Parts: sequence; structure tokens; C-alpha cells
Amino acid sequence: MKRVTIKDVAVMAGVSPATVSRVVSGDGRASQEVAGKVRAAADQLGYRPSVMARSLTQSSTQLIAFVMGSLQNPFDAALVEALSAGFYRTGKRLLIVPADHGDNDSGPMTALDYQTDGVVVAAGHISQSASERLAGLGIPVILFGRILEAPGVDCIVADNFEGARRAGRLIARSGAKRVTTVRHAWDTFSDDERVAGLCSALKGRARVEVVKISAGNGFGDALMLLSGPERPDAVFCVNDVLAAGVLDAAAAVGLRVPEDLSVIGFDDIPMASSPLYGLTTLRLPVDEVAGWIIERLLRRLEEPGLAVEMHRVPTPLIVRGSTRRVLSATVPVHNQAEGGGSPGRAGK
Amino acid sequence: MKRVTIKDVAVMAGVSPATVSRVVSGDGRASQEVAGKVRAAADQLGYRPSVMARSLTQSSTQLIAFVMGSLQNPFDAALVEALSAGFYRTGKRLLIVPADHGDNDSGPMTALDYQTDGVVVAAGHISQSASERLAGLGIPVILFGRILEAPGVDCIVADNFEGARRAGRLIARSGAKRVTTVRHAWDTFSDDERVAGLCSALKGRARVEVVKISAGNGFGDALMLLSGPERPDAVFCVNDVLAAGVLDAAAAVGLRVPEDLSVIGFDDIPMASSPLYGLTTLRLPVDEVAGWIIERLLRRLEEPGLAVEMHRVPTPLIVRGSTRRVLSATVPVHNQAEGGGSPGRAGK
DNA sequence: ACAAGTCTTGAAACCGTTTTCTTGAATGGC
DNA sequence: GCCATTCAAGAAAACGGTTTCAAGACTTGT
Repeated sequence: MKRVTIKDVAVMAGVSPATVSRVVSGDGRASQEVAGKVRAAADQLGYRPSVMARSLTQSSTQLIAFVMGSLQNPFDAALVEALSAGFYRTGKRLLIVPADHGDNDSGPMTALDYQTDGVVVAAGHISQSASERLAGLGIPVILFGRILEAPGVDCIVADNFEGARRAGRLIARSGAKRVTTVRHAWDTFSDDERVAGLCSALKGRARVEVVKISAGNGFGDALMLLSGPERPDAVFCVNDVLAAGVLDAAAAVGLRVPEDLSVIGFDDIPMASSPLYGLTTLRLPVDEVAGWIIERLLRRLEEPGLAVEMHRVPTPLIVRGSTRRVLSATVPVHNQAEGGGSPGRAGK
Repeated sequence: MKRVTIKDVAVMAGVSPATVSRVVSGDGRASQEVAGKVRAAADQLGYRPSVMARSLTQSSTQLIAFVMGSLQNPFDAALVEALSAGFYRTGKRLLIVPADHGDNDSGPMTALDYQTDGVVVAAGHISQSASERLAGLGIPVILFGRILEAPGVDCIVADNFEGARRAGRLIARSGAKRVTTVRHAWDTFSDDERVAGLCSALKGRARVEVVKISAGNGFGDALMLLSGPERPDAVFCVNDVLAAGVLDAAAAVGLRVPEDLSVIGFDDIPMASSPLYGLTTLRLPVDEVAGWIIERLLRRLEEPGLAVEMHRVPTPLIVRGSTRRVLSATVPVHNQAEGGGSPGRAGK
């Protein structure tokens, strides 16, 4: 199974390799007649140019490194899919680079090995040093969920603080007094902002405690939290997956939602709009995020000198059944898009 | 930002490029002294070998093409993550190739352009012609969820028929008479097998109808199905995502599960074990699938002539609250792993 | 002490493509 | 009809590595 090279095509078409290159890349001009012969030969031989060889002389590999943490969260999965599809349309491919939890930076350096055209980092927990080494690569870098000031590095972040603050105000208006924040055991930029936003809205209005989850959706921890003597009457989770764990636990211990317990998540993954969950959450529109990343990266590939940009994505509050109805003209009520109202909840 | 090449290192260490290559690749032997000098120079310069250049003379690019459909289904997302992490450990990277729904084969041919070491296809809906062209590539191909007989192509498929047949028997024993199968609008090998397995168990025992879902989790279609005059008393879905849509719809129209309606899914995604869903399903162990794929691909890279293998993954029936309890010693009852029994369901 | 072997290293060819440099032919203006 | 342009196409160099080949230095056995 020998690879068919440009030379084979050249021989078959009776021209030089250089001419074949010109015809195939469509760049330099060639006469109609020769172009036809070359194309015919290439088709017949099933010739496909080697990206590897091409990238030796050209700068572009058409590869975008995607540094990711976990895909457990459906939001991240949706982001990968959207990015993959979007870049595919412009002929680019995603090279998946798993980011270690430790401070082992070697992963992201894959971008260098493969001379990727750009890097998208969607690992909130990526270390500071790794971020900086990435920034020093000299290729476009887009950071999602983290802010870093470095030349050539654009950042896109949800409006975490404002979003969580809206959540906090909703909780405050609902009259909750004992609020718990559920977050991951490892610190991330976005989670910090979300917790800060919540606290800022609740300051002086309720007691706020923090629970850290080290694995899964925190169902076990939530069970303990909700069966304890001083159980919270409202829980804010830094994402919907954790919120689902809390709702699961509430159902398991027989707590009524939202009467006994309000729950708010973040992201608005599909599950959140399920009638069984009906989770009040802050929507982080994945298509908008993916769109911005793609557009920005392509833009920067054309104009490398572009000034860096820091984009904040608004996070509208989506009110569903997991929080008590409060009287306020400013809080919109969202139901499931597909129709049907807010159905009964477990144990209601 | 000039790239550091092997030549730069050679000059700095005072040796020839060939020697640097030998030291860096660790292959040929070099004297301790020279190796030390070279390594020092390489470190100081921050040298990283170019995979692109290397792959010109060597066959390996350390790239594995992953042809995927959608990541909407958490199972697929988990598979990507497991594969990515597993291959990463052996120094290989995943190149994401979205498979078009149409019969445009150009996507998978990316594998050729980048000279990937292997291809993993996880798109159940990939066209026959695309599969065959892939098979003719001369590099190891692993097909997940589809069987194709071709040299160099190994297949791994869930034991769809047997699994679905167990589901069918459970439904039959529960006394259901009007059974509906929910599947996607596009046909896939696995879904066909699952539907066939179900029908084989139910033949002569219940009427089986089929509903096809063209987008999302089929909540809207399920609503219509369950509000109709002749609504089913048992629903089998080809995957858990669709089953969740049915459970959502059941809650929305006020049907009791499992009293009025039994629901069975496939895959056993995390959501299925949530107390709010408690979905009876057939477990497709993602880690086992990923492990087999990785092991098999690595194995075949070492021994290209290996006889093709067709692996069936057993799919144990996981019984939860979405199906009626039937008296049978052979059907195990699974509760959520993290503890807590099967709690009350909506509307019960 | 000498022949035969083993190591270590450098020079040069090669991988598949693009690109610069040339050359030869065709075109066009006057 | 001649000279200046334009244009098509080939030869060769370059990209960044690896690998074969050859040669020199160093062992080892007798």
C-alpha cells in the first residue's frame, strides 16, 4: 500500500512535480490543457496531498489544538462538537489534547510538536504556568473560562459574577436564610467568580457555606448535606451537573423542591429543561461561545497583530421550577421550549 | 518566533544533526558524553522535534483519526474522553473528524491527508461506501457499533440483539400488550439490531410499533405518543437519551411510571441512575469499549497482519424503577451505586 | 604487534511538497 | 518585424527530520 505522491501524478500526466503542485493547490496558474491532464491523473491515481509534507514549507497545518479537561459535563461535550463542526467547515481539524490535572505542562506543548495553527484551551483548571507557556508559543491562543493577559491570547468568559449575582438576588428574594454553594474541589477561575457573585448578592442577607465535590455529580455529598441537622434552604451549584446531583439527593431524602429547598445551577444543559428537573439556571449559550472562538481564531490567523480581546458572554437567568416563584417584573419565566408547562415535581 | 530546529541544537552542542537525531530519538547509540551535551543544548534551546518532519521519513505520525457523529449522547462524549486519555498515555493524539450525515466521504479521508496511524470510527450512521474506503486505506481501522468484513478492520459492537431481547422478555413478563420502540429517524446498524432483538422477544406476545425521532431527545414526539388514544404501556428506546425524553413526557402528561408505563433504555449513561429517572436499561460499559479499542489498535500497529477480530460487548440488564417488578430469579435488581434506594417517582 | 571486529560519528541521500529561479515560448505594442 | 512583456513550465533548493553509508577510533584475540 504505497502512498501515491506528487511524483507519480507528475509522471502519469507527463509534467513536472512543480506543475502538479501548482495545479493541485490552485495557486499558481497553469494552462487549461495541462491542468486538465494533471487533474485527470490525480483523480485516477486517487492522489491526496500530504499535509505533513506540505506543512514543512508552508506554515499552516490546518490543525487546531483543543486542550480539554473532562467531557463529563455535557456543556463541554457540546462545545467540542460545535467547535469541531465549525472548524471543519473551514478545512481545519481539531487535535484533542487532554490537560492533566497536575502541573504537568507537557500536554499543551503538543501544539508545538504538531505546529498547530492555533490553540483553544477549554480546561478551566489549566495551570498558570501552562497557560503562560502556551501564550509564548507565538500562535493564536483562545482561552475559554479563564483570563490571562498576554500578547496573542484572546479570552472568552461567561459573565460569571453578574450571573451568579442574579441567582443570589433570586435566592434572597425567596427568603432563604441558609445558603450552600456547591463547587468542585479544585479551584477554577470561573467557579471563583461564580461563588464571589453569589456571595456579593447575599452579603448580610443569608449565611453562605461552601461544599466542595471531588468527583462525579456530588450526589453522595449532597445526600449528607441535605440530611444534616442544619440543612440549607437554598443551594447554588457552579454548574448544572452538580445541581442535578443535589436535585437527585433532594428526591432521595424526600425534600420538596422548591418548597423546602431552592436549587440553582449554571450552564443550562439540556437536562436542566427536562420536566423532571426543571432547573433554574444561568444560561451559557454554547453556540455563541463556539462561534466567537472560531471567528476570533480565524480572524487572528489572518491578522496576527490584532489587539487582544476579552469577551464576556452574558448569562441570562432562566427561571424554572426549582426555585420559588417571587414577585418581580424583572425576572423572566422560562418553560421548556418544546411545549408543556412546568409539570409537577417529585413529592410536591 | 523562529522554530528551534535540530540544526540549531547541533551547532550549539558542536555535533552533527545526525547525532542530535540519534540522541533525541534515543534509538541509535551515542556516547554518554555527547548525549549529555546534546541533551543540555536541546533543553536550553527548548527544542521539540517536529512531528511533521519526522513523519516524512518514518511512517508514524502518532495521530489517530476519530470519526464521530454527534456528542449529544453522553455515551459518545465519555467514549471520546476515555479514548483520548488512553491514547494520550501512549503518546498518541486524537484527530477529530466529524462525519457528515450525507454520503460525503471526504471527511474520513482526512485520515489519509494526515497519515494517521489508525482510525477509530464511532459514527453509527457512517455510509457503507465511506466504511469501505476507510477499510482500503491500509492502516488499522476499528469500527465501533457496526460490522464490516474487510482486511485490517476490527469491529466492536454491543451485544445489541441479546440485550434488547432481555429487555423484551422483561416487558413481556410485566404484562405489557402495546409496546412502542423509539429510535432515530436515520438507520444504524446497532439500532436495527436492538429493534430486532426486542421484536424477537415480543413476537406473539405484544403488538410492537415504531416511532422515529429526527432531532433532540424526542420529547415532543413522546408527548404526542403518550397523549394519543392508543398509548403504549411499555416503551423501549434505542438509547437512554431518548428514554429520558419519554420519561419527561410521561411526567408532563401525568402518567405514572412504571404503573401506567414501563420504559427501558440502552447504554446506562449516568443520568439513568439518577433517582429522578431510575431508568431500567442495558449497560454498555464505556471503559471496556475504549479499552478494547485502544488495546486492539496498538496491537495491530505492531502486527499489521493480525487476523481481524469481531468483539461483542455483553450488555447486562440493569433493572431500576422505570419497569414493573416481576418475579424472576434471573433478573438482578440494581440500585444507584452511591447508595440510597429507589425513591418515589413523579406522580406515584 | 597485527588483523578483525565493535562503537561512535559525520556526510549525504531521502521523505513529499512548495517555492524561487530560470528558461523558453507566446503575446503585444509600435 | 523587432523588442519588451507576460506567461507556462521545469530544475533545483528548501523545509526538518531520519537513515544509510563510510570512515575513523578504539577494543579484543592471538
